[in-house]
Amino acid sequence: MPATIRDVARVAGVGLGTVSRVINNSPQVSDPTRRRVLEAIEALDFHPSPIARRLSLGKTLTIAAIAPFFTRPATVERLRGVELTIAGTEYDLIVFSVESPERRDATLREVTRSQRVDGALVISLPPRDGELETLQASPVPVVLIDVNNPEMEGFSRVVVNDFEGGRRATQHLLALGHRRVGYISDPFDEPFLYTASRMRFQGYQQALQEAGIEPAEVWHQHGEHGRYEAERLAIALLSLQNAPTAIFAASDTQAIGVMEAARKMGLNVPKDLSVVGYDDIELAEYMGLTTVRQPLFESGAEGVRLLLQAIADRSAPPRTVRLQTEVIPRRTTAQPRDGDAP
Amino acid sequence: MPATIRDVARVAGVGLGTVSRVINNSPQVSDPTRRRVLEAIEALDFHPSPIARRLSLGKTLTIAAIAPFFTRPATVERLRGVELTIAGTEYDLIVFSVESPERRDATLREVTRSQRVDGALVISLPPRDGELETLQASPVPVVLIDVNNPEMEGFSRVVVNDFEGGRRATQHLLALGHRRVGYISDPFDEPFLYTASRMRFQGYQQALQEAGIEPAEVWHQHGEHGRYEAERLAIALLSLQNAPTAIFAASDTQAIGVMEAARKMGLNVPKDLSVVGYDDIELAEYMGLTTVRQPLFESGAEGVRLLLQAIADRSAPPRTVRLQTEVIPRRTTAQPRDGDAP
DNA sequence: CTGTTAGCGCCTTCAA
DNA sequence: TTGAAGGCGCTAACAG
Repeated sequence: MPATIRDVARVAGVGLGTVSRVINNSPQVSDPTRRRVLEAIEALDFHPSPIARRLSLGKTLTIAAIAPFFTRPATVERLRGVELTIAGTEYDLIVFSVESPERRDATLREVTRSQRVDGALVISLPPRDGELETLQASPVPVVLIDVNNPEMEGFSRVVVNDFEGGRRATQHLLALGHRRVGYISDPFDEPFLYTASRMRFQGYQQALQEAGIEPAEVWHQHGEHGRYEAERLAIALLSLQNAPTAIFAASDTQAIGVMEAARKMGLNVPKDLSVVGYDDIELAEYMGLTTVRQPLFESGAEGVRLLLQAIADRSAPPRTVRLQTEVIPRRTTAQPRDGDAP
Repeated sequence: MPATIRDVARVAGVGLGTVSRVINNSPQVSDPTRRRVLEAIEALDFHPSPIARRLSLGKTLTIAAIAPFFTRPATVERLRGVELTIAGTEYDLIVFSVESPERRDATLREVTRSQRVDGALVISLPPRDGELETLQASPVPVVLIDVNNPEMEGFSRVVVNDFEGGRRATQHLLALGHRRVGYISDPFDEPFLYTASRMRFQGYQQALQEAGIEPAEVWHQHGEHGRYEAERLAIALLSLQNAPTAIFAASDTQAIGVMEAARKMGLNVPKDLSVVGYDDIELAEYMGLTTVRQPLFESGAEGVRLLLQAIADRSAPPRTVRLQTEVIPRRTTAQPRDGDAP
């Protein structure tokens, strides 16, 4: 049986309130008394029960992270930022990996109930119909990481400047001399979806227009997220007459599909085709993929900070932290083989 | 303020003991009473406080997973198995990502203290000096996943049959006609380290000997785990006169280093060099890497089951679950270019 | 400064 | 079958 605060009090010959004060570093304990208590604690190898503490404090000292753990490698890096940041606090982190819509709803509802956790981090999960209400009604603070939908203003969020990211990626290609640049992404016409693809697209358009190029509609291909679908889309794109000499993919995973398409079509990357991804997942470095890096680890860390603040001050207005992107040039981008003069 | 059991009792017009019985599905409640209580619960949107429940029960209803989250991609897949299996139970999962030796020790000690969690899963962390004692003295049950050291017998564990895995990988190469097969791994001469590499090596040796081949000492190169070190080792190996025509690497990460070495040396894989990895991380599929798959997800799931059993019955003897491996042939292995006749 | 007391919300006897 | 009471270990308010 582990020692309790009462045992310590008895051994130290003090009341148990005093022991509590010592544990919580209350200044109002005399030095000699404190020493006696400390000795007793040491002697008994006493550690306060976190659960009793929580019940008494009326706090769970726990925060939840809800994320699609494994569908996107980037999420893991975000979680790492979350975990390491939380490790320095008195909070525990409990994680929920949501992979199915049912679990997603259930988890969200359970977590946003009070008594369960003191706050929740929702990572890379664009809200679906009805969830917005769940979140807004949540008695526990929620911070969104990598959820960039306009509907989500009003929540504290950590987002990346996707418009700027798309613009920078495209500018990188333009600077190399490309004039026909394709864009492959998830679809973005549904109201409640991941809007990153759309923002990146707008940045892409903007960059082209700034360079005096009117983006052709066929240059934009979209389909379900994933390597194979992206491969299919790239083949379509590259089969056009006057096909793009460069493709910007809305994620590294999709960029990999693009490269696979090039391989199958006998196109050399980067000589025949330049490819830029987005995310800078670990795989990207190995493959030498030029990509747009977003501060993944930092996004998790920042999310924790926002959440802790929100917990400390419930009435504080929501804040948005917007992180910047950076193009990482590697081996998949180069000048186009043929000049592309008008 | 969320409703408490007392509110429910008042609304239902019963004593609060009865409400508790209903919550816990005690059979000794009459149907009409149960119905009234259920209605009150519904009306008040009552959810029992997990914390109060834990304090009263004297259980934390929480289990900890300690793992080097991100240094090995395989770990993430194991965690996924852990998370999904736990999700079906009343337990919470709290995770600790240990990346430094200090945190490692601190976490282990904290977690193995009672009051903190009901059980702990230690994943892919070979014990270091002194930790064995910490673990053995642990009042909370501990299950080891992917910790195959002989010193760890006595603990419940989920391990993979690494000897057999090494043997199968090598047999695959032998069946293709290779006679000179190299092996690249972490070092395995320290007493307290990850023994998987050694077991795989023994399987490798066994397979060669069964084929009437005496493995040359120089065929085995070892160094710190990682892609770049493996690349260095592979270059050394391939620079030998009478260099191996195939290399078996103790992990996919290292196999990638080997392939990078081949690329730099102008060797075609698999025509000039066959490569086999180990783990079947996601990257392996993309790269077409022939590898030895171990049931990662399943190892996590199985670990949870073992732990839950151990929690339910503290006096049960430790059990070892040994999972099997499987060679996944892909595009990095083929017949050697030149016959290798004696 | 320090001891005592009253909860925190729930579970579990013990009686009735 | 049900109500009431005691206790889980700790914190905080109140006396002294």
